[in-house]
Parts: sequence; structure tokens; C-alpha cells
Amino acid sequence: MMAADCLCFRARRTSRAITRLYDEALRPLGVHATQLTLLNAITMCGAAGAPMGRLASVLAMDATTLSRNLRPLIAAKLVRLARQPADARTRIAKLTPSGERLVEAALPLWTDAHRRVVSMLGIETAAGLRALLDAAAGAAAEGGNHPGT
Amino acid sequence: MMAADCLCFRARRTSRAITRLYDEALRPLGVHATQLTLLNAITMCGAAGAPMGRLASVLAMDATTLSRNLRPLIAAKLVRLARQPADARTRIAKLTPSGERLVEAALPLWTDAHRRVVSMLGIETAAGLRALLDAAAGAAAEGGNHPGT
DNA sequence: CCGACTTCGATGTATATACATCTATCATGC
DNA sequence: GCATGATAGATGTATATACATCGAAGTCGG
Repeated sequence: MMAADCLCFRARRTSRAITRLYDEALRPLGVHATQLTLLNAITMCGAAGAPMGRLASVLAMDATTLSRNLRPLIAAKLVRLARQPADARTRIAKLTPSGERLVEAALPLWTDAHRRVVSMLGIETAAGLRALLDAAAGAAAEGGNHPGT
Repeated sequence: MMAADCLCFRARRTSRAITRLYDEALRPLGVHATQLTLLNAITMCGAAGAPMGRLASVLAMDATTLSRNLRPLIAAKLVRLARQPADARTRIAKLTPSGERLVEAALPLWTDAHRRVVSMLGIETAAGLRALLDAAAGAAAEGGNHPGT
């Protein structure tokens, strides 16, 4: 139990390293891995669009961070914010046609980056890491803050 | 093999969540987890001080990022940069007495955060995550870039 | 010695992240 | 209908991160 054991340090170090690899693979398209992640998250929220709050929750990201991260994507016309008649406070993020095209175009580059990372880590390490990162995110979502429960 | 499997997304999501927990624990001292990590890394490079290049390598961090991250610590007089007579290009980061006191004062807060995170994840998950994050960092250091080898 | 090349770190610029706070809107009780 | 409190996002400010580039300093062949 000393500072060298720090999980925060390790999590950040690995996240930096992995992000650099994905960024490198995506460079031909001019998007960062974080941005593609956001576009994918919006896609996976379905055709009805992704309310900001839900997106932030899915990404385990502060809502204000999400707000800021959407800016360059909106400026690049990859995402647009729609209002919801039922509640004028909520904003729904949706991909524009350009955004959809970008996500499609990025898929092979992403697949390549994924393959490289997995082959670098080894299949078992990669699978284990994936599972544990999910477990950690799940535990954080449970124990971190559940104001309702 | 689809975008939902993304290791980059998972690594970043977990890093955000864990960082928030450590930041919260360290708030009474007014330092961020990233900053304490940097101070610890300098400490662990020994009494002779930590050359920037080596620090960046240990942290798997871009050298320019390290340069930027040191700024607030230098401004807060927790770190100072020393020159090396042998090579006027290199800069050696050293803790000031305040910096050393802060590291000591942070230890119990860090320990508490660590305990909380481990108990939230479960001991086995935490240990596995730690091991795999190390393995990933090692693999990245090996395969990511070794211009000399 | 000097010019070419390399190496170390810093700077310009842009995005990523989050806390404190603000504004606008909604829901509720009266 | 209206005051009050709650909720959804946005903004101010500060740090974190990295690519492209720059400047200073070392190395080395001539």
C-alpha cells in the first residue's frame, strides 16, 4: 500500500498509451479517438437521438465535459443538437449525414487499430483488460454515485 | 469486432472514473491526482532528481505534456527545475521542501482513496486490473515505439 | 574551427476534462 | 397563476494531453 501501487496513475498511463495508438490510426480521417467514441455513442443511442444526460452517463463523463467535447463536432457539422418538444430543457444529439458517413469511413481504421492493440497486448491480456475495465466502470457506476437508489 | 468493443473508450472511461475518485479524496490538499502522480514520480527517480525525458518515459506521457503539467507545480513552488552542468539541454525536476511535505501529507489521503477504490472494485478485480494495466503499459512501451532497438 | 545532424526541452495551437456557477425550463403546492 | 425548488445544459476558469514546430546545445566529420 504505497503510492507506487496507484491505480489512478496506471489507468491514466494506459489510457494515454492506448489513445495515442487509436489517434494515430484515425489520423487520415482527421478525427480523434475521443471524437469517434462520441459519435459512436450517439449512434448507439438509436435513431431518436441521444439526450445529453444519457450520453454523459453512458460515457461516465461529466455533463459539462460532454458539452465541451460536442463543440468541435458541431462546428464540423458532424453532430447537431435538436430540441425536444416535450421538454425544452433537454438537448438531443444526432449525427448529421456527414457524421454518419464519417462513422462508416472510420470503421476499417478503427478495426485496424483494435487489431494492432490486441496483437500488441496479446489476445488474453486484451480480453482480460476489456473485461476488467468494464467491471471497473460498472462498479464505479454502482458505488460512485447513485443519488436515486 | 465492432466499435462497441473499443478498448480506447473503455480505458478512457475507467480512467475518468478512477481519477474523479482520487481527485475527490485529495481535494482537501488542493492537488489533483495527476499532480500528485507527477510529484511521486519525481520522488521515485531519486535524490539526484528526475530528468524530463526519463519522467516522460516512466509516465508514458508526451514530453510536451510533461512540460505543461509541471507548470502549475512550479508556479506553486512544489517543484523546481535544475540545470545539469554536464549537458545544458537537460532539465532536472526536483521537489522543493514544500513539495516533499505535500507528498507526505497526501499519503494518508491517497491510501484512503486507494482503499475505497479497491473495496468498490473488489480485491480480485482491483488486483487483476492493476496487473493488466501494467502489462498493457509494458506492451505499449515495447511495441509502441522503440526507435533504438 | 565549422557546418550538418541530432537531441532536449519549450511554445503555439487545439482538444479533453471537470468544478463552481449560471440560465432556462419544468414540476409542485398554494 | 405564481412563488419555490428541482433539473438540463451552458459558461467561466483551470488543468491535462498531444502534434507541429522552434530554439538551444551537444556530436561529429571534415
